[in-house]
Amino acid sequence: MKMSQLLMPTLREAPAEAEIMSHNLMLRAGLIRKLAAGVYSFLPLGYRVIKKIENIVREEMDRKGAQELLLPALQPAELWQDSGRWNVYGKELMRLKDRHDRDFCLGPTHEEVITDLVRREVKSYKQLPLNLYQIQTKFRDEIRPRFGLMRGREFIMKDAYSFDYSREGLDESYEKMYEAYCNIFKRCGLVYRAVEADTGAIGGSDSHEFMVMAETGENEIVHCASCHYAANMEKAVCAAPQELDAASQEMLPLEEVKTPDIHTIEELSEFLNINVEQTIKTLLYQADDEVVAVLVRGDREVNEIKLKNMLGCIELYLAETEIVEKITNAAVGFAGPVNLSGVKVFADYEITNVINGIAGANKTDYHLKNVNFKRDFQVEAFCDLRLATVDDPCPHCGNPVAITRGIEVGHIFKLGTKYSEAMNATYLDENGKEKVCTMGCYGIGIGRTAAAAIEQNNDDKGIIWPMPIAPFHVVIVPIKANDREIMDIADNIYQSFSEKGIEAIIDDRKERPGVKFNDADLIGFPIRIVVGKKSVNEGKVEVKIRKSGEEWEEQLDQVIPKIISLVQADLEMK
RNA sequence: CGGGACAUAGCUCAGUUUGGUAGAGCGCUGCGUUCGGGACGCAGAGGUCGCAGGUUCAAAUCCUGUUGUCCCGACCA
Repeated sequence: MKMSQLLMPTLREAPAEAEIMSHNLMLRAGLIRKLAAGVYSFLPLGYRVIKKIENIVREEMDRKGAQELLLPALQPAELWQDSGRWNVYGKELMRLKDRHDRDFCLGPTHEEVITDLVRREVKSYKQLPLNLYQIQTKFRDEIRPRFGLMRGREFIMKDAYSFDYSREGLDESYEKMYEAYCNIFKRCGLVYRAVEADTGAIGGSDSHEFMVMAETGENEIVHCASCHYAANMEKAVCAAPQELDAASQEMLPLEEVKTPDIHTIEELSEFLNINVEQTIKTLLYQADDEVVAVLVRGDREVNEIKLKNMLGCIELYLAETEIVEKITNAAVGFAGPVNLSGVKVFADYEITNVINGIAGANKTDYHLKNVNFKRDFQVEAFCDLRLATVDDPCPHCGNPVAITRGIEVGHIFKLGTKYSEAMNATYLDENGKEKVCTMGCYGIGIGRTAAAAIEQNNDDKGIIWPMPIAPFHVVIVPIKANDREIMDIADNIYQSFSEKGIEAIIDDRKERPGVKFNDADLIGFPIRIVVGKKSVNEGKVEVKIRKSGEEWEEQLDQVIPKIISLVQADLEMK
């Protein structure tokens, strides 16, 4: 490939819209361009990266026995009504009508289509297990697309669906996918971690997210340094604390204190000169049609995912001001569990151990001192309802945990029979008895993986592509594009590479060397070979490794085989 | 959907407060000199100032509406 012919519009300055490094560099290196919010074109270099990732995904999926197919992005509403999701999926679903006013949508995911296919074509246990996947563009009308390819409204995704005849079969399929995903992200040169994840509205027992470690990630991960425990913050378990010996502390009499102009827990603890741990925070939530009260210690945050799962509700949000005022008979900020009527009260485990605590008095400008569970208030249940913190012990081994951020590039689920049951995907077993398929689903964001790779591999000069997903392995830079001798040497190097399957690109543009060097660094080709006067006179070229910055001069006949084996070794990350 | 900001040349931005002939740097075209880490000179091309109304002798600038974009939050297989 000759660079002079490539559409490769690099930018000197960062576009104003790019907020994070991967977005910035993808625009600057000429990999992508924006068409609309969350909708991007892939330019030739960017698309090469996408195809590299796709091919790694294909190889690893195929290796586990999955079969590639391609399903339509345009889907009739009937299928979604069939599964019950037409009304549930909400505004995120891109809906449209055809000329006959029939409802369609653009697929955000393909459980419906694949289940429909399988229920039509699979009749016998002899056809199972089956794992089908595709790499295709998905559409989700995200409320807020952001960060370039990180969260788009149109994006490329690999989605796979497994069909088994038993729970055990699903476990096996799931395990295979788990392994495939590990191989894929490892081969992409990423530092990643598989973490336990919430299954959300989708239900099912097990779910793992594959997180690429990066500070710009949208997810928080709780992980243990001593054992293998790692979980998404949404999922991270907070173990129930040891119950204090209630007799060891004397319960003091309940007391009302005036706390005007106190709005935060910090102000309250300062005003009353007590530890934040002594305070009880009371939050009112609207859970579908019901209002519930949730108690957590003042220094804790409610984990709304846990709450949602515990309540089994579909919608959950903090109750509106008017509702809070009506229930507490007080301004917002003074809710408390004592004499709170008309709502169920759920408390985090830790509330058991708050002796003589401080809570809102359900009276504007007043709090209560010496509030104690049982004596002063009752609860519906104690549960794990709070967000984990770095101070929480690992729920598996009890050792300290750390919290870091990550980018979710893959997610695997054990679906069970949710869709196969709703859509009647059945088969006949050995005894001629009709059984429902057990499903799993497995997704990878291809574009997001590319973005995550950049987040993890860049410096002040630009991208540093891992070899397996680099748009080209080697860039050959002839220092003068109009010098015949130099160009001939560059062409010969190119030839010897392509014979060995090494992808090289020649920067034959009539630019000054500085421009070529800066573009090479910006785009992030792993290896750079400079051909100059020394190459003509002494047969030497200069080699530079982008990642390490290592740089040396060497005779052509020696350096070519060396680079070939270097590239091949880097590609062997299988 | 709530809060905030922005929209002027391909890109980054000035000009808007106080209405009066639309600017800079980079990029682009041509010629020349250069040529190992984003060169220099000369000559050019390129914008109905997001769009639609309104006020005014006169609007990039003031007013109203609208669309798009970005950030924070809520939301999210």
